[in-house]
Amino acid sequence: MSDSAKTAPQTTVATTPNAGPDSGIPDGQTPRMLVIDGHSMAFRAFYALPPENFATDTGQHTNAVHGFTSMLLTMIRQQRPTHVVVAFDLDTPTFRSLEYTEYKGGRNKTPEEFYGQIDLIIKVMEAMRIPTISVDGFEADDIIATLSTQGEAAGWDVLVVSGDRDAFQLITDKVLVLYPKKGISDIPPMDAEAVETKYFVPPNRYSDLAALVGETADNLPGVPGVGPKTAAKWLKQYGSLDGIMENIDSIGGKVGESLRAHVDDVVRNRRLNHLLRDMELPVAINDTVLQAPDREAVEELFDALQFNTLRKRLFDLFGEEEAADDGEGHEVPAHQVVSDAAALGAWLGAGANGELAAVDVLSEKAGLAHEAVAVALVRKESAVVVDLGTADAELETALAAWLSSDAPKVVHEYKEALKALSVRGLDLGGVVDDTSLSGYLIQPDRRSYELPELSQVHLKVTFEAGGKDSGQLDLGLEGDSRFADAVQRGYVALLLSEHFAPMLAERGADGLLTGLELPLAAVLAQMELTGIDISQERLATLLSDFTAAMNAAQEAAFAAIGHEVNLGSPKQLQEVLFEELGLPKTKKIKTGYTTDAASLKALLEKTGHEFLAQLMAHREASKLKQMVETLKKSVADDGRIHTTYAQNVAATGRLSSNNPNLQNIPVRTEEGRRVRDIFVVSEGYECLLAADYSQIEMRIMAHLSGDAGLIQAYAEGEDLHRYVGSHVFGVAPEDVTSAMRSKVKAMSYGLAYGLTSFGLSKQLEISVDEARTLVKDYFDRFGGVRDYLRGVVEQARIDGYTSTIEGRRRYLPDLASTDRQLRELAERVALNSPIQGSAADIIKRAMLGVDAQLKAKELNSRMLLQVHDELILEIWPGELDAVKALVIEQMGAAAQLQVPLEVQVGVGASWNDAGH
DNA sequence: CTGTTAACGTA
DNA sequence: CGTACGTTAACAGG
Repeated sequence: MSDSAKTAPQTTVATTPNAGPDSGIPDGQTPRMLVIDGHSMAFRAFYALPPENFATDTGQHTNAVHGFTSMLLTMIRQQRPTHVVVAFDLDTPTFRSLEYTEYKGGRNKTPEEFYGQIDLIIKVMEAMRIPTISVDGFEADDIIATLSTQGEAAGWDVLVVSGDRDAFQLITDKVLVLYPKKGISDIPPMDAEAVETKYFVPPNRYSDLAALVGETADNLPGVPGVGPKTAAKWLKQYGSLDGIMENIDSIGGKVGESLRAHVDDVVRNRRLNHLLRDMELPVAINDTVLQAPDREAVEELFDALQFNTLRKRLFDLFGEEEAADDGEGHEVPAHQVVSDAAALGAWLGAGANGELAAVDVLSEKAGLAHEAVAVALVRKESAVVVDLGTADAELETALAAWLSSDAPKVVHEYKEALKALSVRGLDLGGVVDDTSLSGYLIQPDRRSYELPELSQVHLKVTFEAGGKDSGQLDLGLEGDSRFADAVQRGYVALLLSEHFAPMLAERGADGLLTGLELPLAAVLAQMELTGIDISQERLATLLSDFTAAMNAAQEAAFAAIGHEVNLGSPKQLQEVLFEELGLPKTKKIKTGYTTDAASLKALLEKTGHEFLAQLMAHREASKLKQMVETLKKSVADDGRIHTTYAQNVAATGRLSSNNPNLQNIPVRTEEGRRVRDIFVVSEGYECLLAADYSQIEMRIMAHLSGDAGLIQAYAEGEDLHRYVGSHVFGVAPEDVTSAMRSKVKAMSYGLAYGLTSFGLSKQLEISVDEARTLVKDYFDRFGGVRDYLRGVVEQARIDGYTSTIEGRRRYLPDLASTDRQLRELAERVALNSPIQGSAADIIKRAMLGVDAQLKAKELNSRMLLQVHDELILEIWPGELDAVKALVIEQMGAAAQLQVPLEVQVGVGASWNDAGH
């Protein structure tokens, strides 16, 4: 990572009158001026980089700015100009467009993502102290021509950067054109020779040639039938366009006639493509001397644009080290590998009382889990490493005591550290920050919270990841560098933690961190280590059953069409269904027509084709078989499955589960539920207990909206959907039909996801008008819900974020997007996030309560799984009643809402049996 | 070998 | 044109 060392100052000798002390022009060198066509290069950059990959949190696209800046830095590095200037067109009419209204007409509309990027480029130029010029009524090309003429007259070298071929007329011995071929990296210089090779005329005749041939980019038609070769032949014969005009009647052949017929166009073209070389410019060439950038302005602007690699490149180019975070030096402390308890004690004693230390745990794969092999303890100024492989008992005891103590610690990925230490019998206490969690709370929709990334984004400091668990072969030699990496990670975590503390406080998220997420990490670590028992026999049976069903369906499907086909390939299926069998087309997707389950079902109902029935049976069986196979592969040596929960993946605050995902085990169909039968109670335990919240999202909706009707329904313990149905349809509760109930149910849940009338009509297979009426009737009766939903989006637009009941935020910059699709998605997200996120808060709180009560009551029962609104526990013999009671109590008390939180509990020998 | 798409499982 | 996830096979590109 970068440190505080500053490089030696560069030699700075001014050779031009206006060159300031910052200019880096070596004495006696010919000045070299880079003249850039701003718009042309911005467009090149825009089309070379995908806009979706370059945007700030506020939704401003920056791909053109990024590409332009990158290209500029590359050219400064390669060409080493002493002077740089950028010319821009204005939106106002020019003398050309006034004379010929079709000038540059027919061009595509400027893409929306391009808006604002020219202004940003100009700001970047200001920060870099590079002058920009634009003149009302004139084009950048004229400015460029004037500048290059002035530069040449002063005896300078000039490099014109433009994607416009008109610039070729400027080429001389002293003036070269850098013409980008494609993208922003391939920009070969064009000299006179290159122009002659390509167009068969010298640069000073290029405009003549272009007038004859025409220029599609400028919407200037040329002489039909005349290309560069013919034009060049004539120019060679008659010397110039004027020469051609004088002899126009003696030019024979069809092209000669064509020329005479279009002579007006040619004259006009020549007048328009002639560049002005004698404009009055607001900037003299001597004012364009390249200076060191305005450091502060660059920092501020690049922060806003989130240009971190460019910032580094820029400062590297100008021979300056990047400013450290806060001006302080960032220096990873040297470390000492302690070999005895006394040395560790000395280091621990040297720390100020209550001083924060980082802990980084090095681990290696041991069986299925990771086991700690070394621990780095890092403070700002010093660090030690304890190698658990060589530590004696006394040292390990001393380390264990400190690790489990209340001494404040910061960790990156606390849960992983806990697990690795736990495997070795060590505990970790006093953790006040996990930077992977605090980073998440600050910005919950990042893709990753890896240390190098957080460092780059928040500290603007780059460091290479050492590969925490990369040391597959521990040859001893690697020890030192792995230790150094651990110390570095600890140091970065320490800096990040300091950086995050005020940000968390400002967001009111510090309580969420220390009161919820950190303690939850410890609970999750234990759940992951415990895992859930698997019945190998049932698993084997299921696998063979599903395999048989899959094969049978496949055979039958082949028989139905008379040949084989890969049923798993949507592409091949499309061919069979829509071409071979000529079935009606389904919904369009990118690659043709969908073959998803809903469409197949509709097709089957319409046509009754046997192939469809078998295909659907095959889909179901193969999906289940594949899932069972995955589960089988993830059974550990202890006969159990240990999922991993991700605490910082779902932007709403939910957990996610992977390796394997135990949050998507089937439950809706009879066959699918058989998969739940393989998850069984462990030997020595009495049963599994499944406890889930009843309609938690609707209850949260009732609470947040304060809608009197909904609250009353829940208070009276009514069937919510029946109650709502009776009011929406104006019938007595007992007269609500099941069709009415399911309509209302779909709508109630849909509202929490930002459902539109269109979507509702689709789902209920009714017309949009009917759906709209349904929504209206719903809102007429439950106005609180409508007001709440409306208010959520409005408030989020004002604040820039939504909040859950525990104050967990989600930032939604796209609410301000001009892209309707993006904006409306953000609106739906704004509707859903407080509800889904609050439900996540509640069950997390409940998990802490259940865990605490199990410990307080010294029970042996344990929590195994969480599935968003459901907890699975394993019950120790004799503890069922006690655990059932405490689970209901803790889950019910996890939040104080305006409606009761109802919990349903089931027990059984398998997960399926415990379900209800 | 990598990334993307379609499909589908859960809440 | 209803949110949040993870996993898989097939496929396309390098």
